[in-house]
Amino acid sequence: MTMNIKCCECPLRQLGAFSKNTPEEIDFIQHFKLAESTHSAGKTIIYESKHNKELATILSGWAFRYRSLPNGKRQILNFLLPGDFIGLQEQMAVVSPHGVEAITDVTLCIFKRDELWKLYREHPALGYDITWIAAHEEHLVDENLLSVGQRPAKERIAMLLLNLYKRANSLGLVENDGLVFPITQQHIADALGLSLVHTNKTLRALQKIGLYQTSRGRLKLINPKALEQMASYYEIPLRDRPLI
Amino acid sequence: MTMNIKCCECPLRQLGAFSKNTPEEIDFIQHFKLAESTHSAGKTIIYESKHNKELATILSGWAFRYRSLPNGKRQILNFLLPGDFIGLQEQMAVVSPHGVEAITDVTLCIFKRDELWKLYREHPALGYDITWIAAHEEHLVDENLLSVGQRPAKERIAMLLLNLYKRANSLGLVENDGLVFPITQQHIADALGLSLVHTNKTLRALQKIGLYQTSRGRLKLINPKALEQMASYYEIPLRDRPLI
DNA sequence: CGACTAGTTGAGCCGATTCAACCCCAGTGG
DNA sequence: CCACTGGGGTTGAATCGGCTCAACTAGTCG
Repeated sequence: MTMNIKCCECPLRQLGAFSKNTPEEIDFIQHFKLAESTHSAGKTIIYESKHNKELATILSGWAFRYRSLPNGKRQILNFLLPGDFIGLQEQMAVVSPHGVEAITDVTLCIFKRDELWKLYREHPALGYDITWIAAHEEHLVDENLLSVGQRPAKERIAMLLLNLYKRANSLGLVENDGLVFPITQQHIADALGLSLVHTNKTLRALQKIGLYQTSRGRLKLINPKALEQMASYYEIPLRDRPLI
Repeated sequence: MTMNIKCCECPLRQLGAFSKNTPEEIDFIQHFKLAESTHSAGKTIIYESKHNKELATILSGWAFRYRSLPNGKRQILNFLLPGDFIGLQEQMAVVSPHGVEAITDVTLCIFKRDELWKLYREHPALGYDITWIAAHEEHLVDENLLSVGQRPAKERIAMLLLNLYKRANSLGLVENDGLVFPITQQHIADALGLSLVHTNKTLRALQKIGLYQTSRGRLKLINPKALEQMASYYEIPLRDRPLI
């Protein structure tokens, strides 16, 4: 449990992807921050149905939220990237309604959960931001539900690749040769409600017609336009994205 | 546009399903309320991709949120019952990311959207409540995504019937002989990512083994335990539910 | 050098889809 | 008053997308 990064020097804030806060707000967030913690790849960060009231923002790394069934099947609800907030649903339930697992090594900014109420009281604008964050995460789940419920496998996968690519891009994670892509085929299968085998075959088919390529754990979209067309991609314009 | 019901006499607040507010908060909500509006069954309340910043709570009636694809397929994201709030996602996007359609005749309490910010500033506890509401709606979508992604048709339908039944029950809509059930098989199909024909056959199969029955638009669960077992139903205990 | 993880590919099967009738009932209008 | 119409529900038949089973490869790590 260390505290290496000051909020006013937060690398995510430099990015331009997030809305600006006043110095007072940054001060408060700094005070709100309890510590940093790291979780290594593959480890569970929050357990399903366990008492857990952790509040945190992902500072670096990839993770996902999931729910699982007694028979072992698991649904990935959405992927979590830097800047994503963890712990809102935990606030409104007695136990955590979902699990969170690290894909890569993950660094979290942990907040003082007892002071969430103070945040709403003293900085209503930040309270508003937290609502924004909750509504935005719901939007991501909505999008995925639309895919899983109504799109065939090819389109689901095209959609997922596009969404992850665009999110990573807005965080400056995309370079010329694509981005570091730590998602396994099993993750994709679990997120899209497909079997691993079918996910593999569909991915290969998309690769074969030259829509994307992977090498050494990097993903590059060769023909994003074709992917967008395949998935009937439609980007919903959002307002300024807050960061807590 | 009338204003028949005072917030302090709101029939939903009498129910015991919602947390109590202070008199000052009720006063504010009363002031926050602009009017009531009614939408008749089958009409669109909010159009997809249209500019719309309406804030409202459902006072009576059933509705649903949905997204649709260019090919005409439609995914119902979640059903909306009295007490559910409409308009949070609209706040964080430029256009509405989803549509809302009335199933029965619906009465809404419309709020002054320009005063949402005032709500956060003057009544941070209500701001906190709105976050709760957003997180809770996300929870509903999570649950449905788990079903659509991982459960076979029979279990999906069992789950949906249980969830709607329990929600209606907490709102006092269930009587001895069941509840008024305005959902068509097409709604169920669209919510669960199933075809209409398969939904019908699965529904009939569940009815045949005596899990539920319908007559004159009323639904009665004959054997809720068996439904729960079939769906691996697990109720996540929630904290006090707010009402704006 | 096993042992384990991630990915790949073929074969056969099954749950869910599409197509196509058909029924019932509540409006509606001549 | 009754024929017509349209929405919701029901059912069988044929098809197919995606599933399971199974076997195999390549890379990595203690």
